[in-house]
Amino acid sequence: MARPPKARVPLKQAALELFVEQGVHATGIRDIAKHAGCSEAALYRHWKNKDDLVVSLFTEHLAEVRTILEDAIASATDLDGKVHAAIKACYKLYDEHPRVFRFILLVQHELSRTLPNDLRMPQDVVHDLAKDAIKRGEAKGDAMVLAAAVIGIFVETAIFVLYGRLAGPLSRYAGPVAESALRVLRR
Amino acid sequence: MARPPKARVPLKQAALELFVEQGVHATGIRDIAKHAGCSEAALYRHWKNKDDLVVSLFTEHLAEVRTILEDAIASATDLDGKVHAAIKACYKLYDEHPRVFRFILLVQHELSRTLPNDLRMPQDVVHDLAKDAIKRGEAKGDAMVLAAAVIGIFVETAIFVLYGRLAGPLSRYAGPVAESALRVLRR
Amino acid sequence: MARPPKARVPLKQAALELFVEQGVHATGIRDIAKHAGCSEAALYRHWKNKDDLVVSLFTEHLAEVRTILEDAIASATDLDGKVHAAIKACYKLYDEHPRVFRFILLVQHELSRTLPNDLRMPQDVVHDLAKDAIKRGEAKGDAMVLAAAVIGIFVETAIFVLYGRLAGPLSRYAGPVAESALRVLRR
Amino acid sequence: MARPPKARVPLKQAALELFVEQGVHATGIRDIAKHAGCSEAALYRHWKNKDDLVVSLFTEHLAEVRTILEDAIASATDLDGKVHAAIKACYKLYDEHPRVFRFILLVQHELSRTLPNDLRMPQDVVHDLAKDAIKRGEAKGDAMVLAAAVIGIFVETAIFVLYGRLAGPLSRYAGPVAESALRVLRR
DNA sequence: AATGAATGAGATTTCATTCAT
DNA sequence: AATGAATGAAATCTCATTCAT
Repeated sequence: MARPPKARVPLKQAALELFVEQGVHATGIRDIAKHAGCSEAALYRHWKNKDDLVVSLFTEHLAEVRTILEDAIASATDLDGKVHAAIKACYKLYDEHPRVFRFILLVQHELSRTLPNDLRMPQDVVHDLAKDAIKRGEAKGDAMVLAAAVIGIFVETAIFVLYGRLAGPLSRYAGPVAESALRVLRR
Repeated sequence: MARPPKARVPLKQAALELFVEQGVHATGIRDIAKHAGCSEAALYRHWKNKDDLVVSLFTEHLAEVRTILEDAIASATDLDGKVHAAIKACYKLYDEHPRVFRFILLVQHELSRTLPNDLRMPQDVVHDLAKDAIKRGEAKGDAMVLAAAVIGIFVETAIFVLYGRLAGPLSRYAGPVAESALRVLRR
Repeated sequence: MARPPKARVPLKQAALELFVEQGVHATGIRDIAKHAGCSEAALYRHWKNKDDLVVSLFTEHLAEVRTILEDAIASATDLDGKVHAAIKACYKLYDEHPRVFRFILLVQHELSRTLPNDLRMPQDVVHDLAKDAIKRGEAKGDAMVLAAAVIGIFVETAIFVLYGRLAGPLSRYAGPVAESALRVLRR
Repeated sequence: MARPPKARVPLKQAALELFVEQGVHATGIRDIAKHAGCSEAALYRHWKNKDDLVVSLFTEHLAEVRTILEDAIASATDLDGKVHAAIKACYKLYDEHPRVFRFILLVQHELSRTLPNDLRMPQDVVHDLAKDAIKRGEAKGDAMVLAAAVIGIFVETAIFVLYGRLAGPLSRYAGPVAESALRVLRR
């Protein structure tokens, strides 16, 4: 078997770290390579170019979040359980890997133009959750409007912790945030 | 007397437009100047450098939003009226000047490191609103947590419109969004 | 009679000051004008351009030094008296206007290419002094070689004070420097 | 292994040459790169920026001069021999590499603000020589004042040759200059 | 295979000078 | 008359990427 690529993981970690600390554009290939302890050219062995690295980091972490979300939702049977589980699971991820969340926040708007349209996003998962709840009579209203509200409550609370407006860890707000979300969903 | 400044306003308009269309980093001084119909060097008479322009655009527009918010809140006496007025006023601004909102969205996280700490933000206004409502018995809970939720509902709905998940204009969601916010605030 | 030009003297002072503090190239027209309290365009009313200002500052101050030197030399009759008087007068000027000396030092080599050949320099005055002393039997050797040595002793001592290797004021070294110069001149 | 650096030496040579011919500020990165036969960007792999190149050229060549001086002084036992040897060695360097000397002359005053304080300069070497001579009874006076005089005689003679006031090569003045220096040192 | 030197293209910024008011 | 806004040209520097070793 071929030897495993040695520089891939360090490069990803270094990139995430520096992107979050300095911004994507302010971080050069040189920085990343130095931080990862390898050469600049090594990056091109694993990704086509810098943009490719950024996009792939984004989609990978987004998929991770989406999966966690989907698993949490599948783990409960009623809306109440699903919402609590979903928010708890995501906030746990955030507390364990705060950089991931910050990175997604930082690049989402900039990448929104470039991303493939068929990419399933966390927003889609929440939208489906709302649709399902409405169909089952657990929620009322326009599914997309409700999804926006729920995601907004969820995300902005995380942002408040990120910027120190709320004291961390974020997990401590999982309960109240879920309750707020449910109050919006139910009628 | 010296000739009156002629390039300042066109430069600001061109910058806002291009930043929103292409992203801040993808927009060069050259683009801005060409769009504004003046030389690249003209920019440096009015702002120290590109960053300075970005920050000054951001803070100016943020102050505008904040003022609109404050005025709307002052225009009503009870929580219900304040929330409806505030959201309606901001969504109106959004529909009339969508670029302003998009620009703020685009750069907020990247600028968060650079901004002066004493800058009063819309978040502070909403926080005060929540504190006040709690004191007057119109709302219950932690003011900052509530503020996060309200802002989240408000912002994410706008983002959903921005990206076409929800059909515009945004103003049509002012009522439902206000209702959701109030449901979170009240207990 | 026309009103006297108002900005000329402040501009010269500001230029000298800034050239000495930051270097000629690091000092821009903007700096000079701001320091002088007038507009950038005002400079062009008095000098053709920046280079013209630099050269004219240099030649004016050089002529000043040359005149002081000539007067001092003319004030005494024998070599001993001339040398003592010349060094004393120049070092006094230095202590009173240290910037002038530093400015000459700073730009002399850079201007050496541009200056008119027929410009009478302090070096020429000292050369004439040496020639004269030799003719009168007060000194022996090659006049130009002696002039170089005398000027070197004089200038380097000033530089040592300028950079703090020797404690100022420079005038205190006038006697010893003159004695050293005379020891070289006489045989 | 990576390709070996190919542009470093040509860049240094080109820079020295052009700095001396046109002045440091009149010489652009573009000139240097073109002269060195490489790209402008190559310079930035070896030096942080243009200033860094200038400073590093200066300190390297200054160290070279200082070493030659120290070796020459160490090669003789009495003051007379040391002074003759030192001046002869330096003037030989000058005749063989006139650019080095001219470069040091050109930038010394402009760099004086930037240089590290602990940098041992030729002036320090001569100062030590004077101190030692005084201690051994071969010279009398203040060591620093004497050092200034000796250096002045030495440098100004070189400048006179540089500007054509004295006919070259400089080496021909080594004897007389040493004699003048010794006349100042001894009492 | 892996390095890091070299590069071309372009970015931002600075500057002395001109010019409309 | 005097200003300072505007400019064109050039300067320095950065960057992602390629390539010789």
